[in-house]
Amino acid sequence: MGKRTRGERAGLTRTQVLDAALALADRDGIGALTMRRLGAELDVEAMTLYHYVPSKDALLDGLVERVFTQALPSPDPAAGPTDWRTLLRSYAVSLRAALLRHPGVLPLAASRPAVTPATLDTVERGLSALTTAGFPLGTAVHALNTLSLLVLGHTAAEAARPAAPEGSAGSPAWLTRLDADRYPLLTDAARTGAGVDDAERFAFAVDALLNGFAAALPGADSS
Amino acid sequence: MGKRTRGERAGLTRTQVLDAALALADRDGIGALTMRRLGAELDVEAMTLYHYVPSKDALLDGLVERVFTQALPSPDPAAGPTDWRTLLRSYAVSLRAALLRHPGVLPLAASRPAVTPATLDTVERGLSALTTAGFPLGTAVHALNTLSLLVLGHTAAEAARPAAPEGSAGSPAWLTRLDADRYPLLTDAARTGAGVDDAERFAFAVDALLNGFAAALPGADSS
DNA sequence: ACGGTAGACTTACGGCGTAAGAATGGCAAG
DNA sequence: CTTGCCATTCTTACGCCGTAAGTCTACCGT
Repeated sequence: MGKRTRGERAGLTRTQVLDAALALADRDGIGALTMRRLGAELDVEAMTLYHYVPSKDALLDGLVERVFTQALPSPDPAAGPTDWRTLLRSYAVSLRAALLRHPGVLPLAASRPAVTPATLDTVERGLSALTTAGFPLGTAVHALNTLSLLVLGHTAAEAARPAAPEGSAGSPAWLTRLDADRYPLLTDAARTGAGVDDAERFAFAVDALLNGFAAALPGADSS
Repeated sequence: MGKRTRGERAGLTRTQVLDAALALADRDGIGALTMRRLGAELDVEAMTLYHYVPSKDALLDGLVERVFTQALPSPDPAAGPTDWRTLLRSYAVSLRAALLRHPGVLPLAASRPAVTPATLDTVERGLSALTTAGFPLGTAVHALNTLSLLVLGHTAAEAARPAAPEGSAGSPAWLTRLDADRYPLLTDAARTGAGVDDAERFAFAVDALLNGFAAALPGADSS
């Protein structure tokens, strides 16, 4: 629809291109994100997109930047000095939510630095909370880094699982037919359905890590 | 070298194909792993590979399976019941080492279930150590999962960083020119070089997680 | 001796990212 | 109004990709 006649201008912007790319990737998968298809989505030839984006790789970089940015929207300046556990947990939760909202960009985020200026505010805030609580600065950096990577890894695994309909082994099926004598605990876990809920697993993982951070505090207290 | 004359047989095997693919990906990057190039590497036409592998995607699956398999070689049957912390730490360390040895397959591993029969032994052994130590089975499953995902995320970030020679921001440079007033802690961390060593960061992350697991033990003891 | 068959080869198709250059149309200067 | 500039868009084309489909060849059990 809306095919423009020859000579009419589209008047795109880099933002519109990125938005359309993100929508396309979310709708049809990252594999369907093609310069030609994206151009069609915007009623424009593929080559036109190169006026807003130097290459497809840069476009993908823009996508992960976009997702990270909207994952960490505002530090909520009205709030006072928050407890570091609360802060880090909410950071993890909202980052996971944003990544799951755009599962297509997740594999991209795993292979890119993804340190955009927009995320610096959040990092600084996290460092502030941690150092205020008594963590040495180096430890605080480590902690934030570790938490981010755990969130990334966990979310990637979540997003990858449902997309395996006919691969080498069906996700719900491969657990049921394994040797009960050789793998008693595994079969038991499979039978009782231990650890299948993603959100619960995520909460466990984050809490475990935060507890580990608390143990690294010079003072033994964990408040 | 070794170009076969017409009609001569190559006598390949699936294993040889996977080995060559892994070597090619390690040497020239995952982007250079092409059916044609892989065929050339084996003195064979591209289509011939399809007799050993149903599709390129299956070939990639085979690659991650291969890496995981050689990452967890033998449970060392002579060893007695190992301390769970020691066991999990050595699991994390060897998994990281194997993944770093083949950085090309890492982005693939992040988007694939990667639960191959070869890894089941390791998982079962980990569950055994954890439940013996007093962890409920569900918690043990969670813990192993979390640890694996942390290793994956951490290693992916490690492998991705040096491969950013000209992206949106140079890795060593972007830290030096940020606003010192707006981001005091960040600049301080950058100046003192806090948390730059990958191995140290990894050790911190794993130890923190293990400490967190210990805190989840029903008994308060952490041995 | 010979037919079956598994493995290897050939050809071809549609799609990809993008290099190179030609067209179009709005706009400022004369 | 005319003229020329220039950002934006379109067209064409190249080399590469994964792989469907069909053909050929050499070996092996009989």
